[in-house]
Amino acid sequence: MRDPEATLRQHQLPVTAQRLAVLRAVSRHPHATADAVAESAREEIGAISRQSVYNVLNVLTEKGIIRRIQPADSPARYEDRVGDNHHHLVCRSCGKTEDVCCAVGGAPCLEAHDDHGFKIDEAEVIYWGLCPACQRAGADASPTRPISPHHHHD
Amino acid sequence: MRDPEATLRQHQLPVTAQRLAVLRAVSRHPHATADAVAESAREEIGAISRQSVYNVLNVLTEKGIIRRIQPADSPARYEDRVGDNHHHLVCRSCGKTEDVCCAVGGAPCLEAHDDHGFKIDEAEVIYWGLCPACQRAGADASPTRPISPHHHHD
DNA sequence: CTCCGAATTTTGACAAAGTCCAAAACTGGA
DNA sequence: TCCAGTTTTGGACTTTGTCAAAATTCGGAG
Repeated sequence: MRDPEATLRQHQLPVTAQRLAVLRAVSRHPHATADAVAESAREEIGAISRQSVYNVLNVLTEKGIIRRIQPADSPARYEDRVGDNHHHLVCRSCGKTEDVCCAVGGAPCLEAHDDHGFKIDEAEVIYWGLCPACQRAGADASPTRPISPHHHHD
Repeated sequence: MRDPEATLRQHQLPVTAQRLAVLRAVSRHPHATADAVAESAREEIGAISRQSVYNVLNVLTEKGIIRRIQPADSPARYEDRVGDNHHHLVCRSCGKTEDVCCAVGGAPCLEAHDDHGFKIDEAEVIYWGLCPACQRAGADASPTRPISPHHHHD
């Protein structure tokens, strides 16, 4: 993120130490959880309450300054990179998350065959798999998150 | 589901009243939450513990008899329909969920442009929008689930 | 038919991730 | 400087789900 302070002001948000710290933490650690953001923010400004971290993450998300992603079996994660319709690749074993650009182009994957009358505004894609490290580790070493049981291909 | 009892036996699962009730509940109410399944199962057999509902849902999911889906801001939901690689359409306002067949064909949407070395085994797609009823209601009438704050288009 | 042992179910405590709320601390403008 | 509106904080609370141990049930052996 170029200038966190300017970004906040652009969105009519009073600049506070907490907001800056949270915004910078998200910027430094893409896909971090609220907890990780809190930790990182504390390293920067010494202390910040859990509630403030959530407050700030929520307001930043509402304003579209950051994006929240919520993969199954994982607490919400936040990222800096917004407005470019990218998707995610998540490791079933350790939760490691990578960005991947839309597989089908600009945003055509936004079209379902039958929309059931819904007004669709977003197509969210998550690729599930095993990251290189977990593949090497046999996918069993220190699994932060167990292999999702709902997956199978008969 | 054709024959819940036979299905259980096929998967080496002893047939119990609880398992039948849960399986039938999922069958009758696609995309129901664990809570809804419990309610429905209770209507059928009078009583079942919360833990048993989870036990059964978990074992059925592991066996691939049902599928678990976990949209953001919603408890897990379960469905009968497995093995056909379909996706979901979820209402941001009320949580209503519909099945949609894979937008790109058999399973080609399983291919990300850059897999970052991951071994991908599933591409999960969720279309977010407003269901017909919530569109009519102005998307503000009795929202079971508030509009997800992380969504916006400036 | 009765009893045993394993699997299942129940009960109740516990855990993680967030939210709600009221009080305290700031902030910036007049 | 002081006020009014925001922010931040701390703590209780909620939701969704899991853990562990006790109780129950079930099918087969005797």
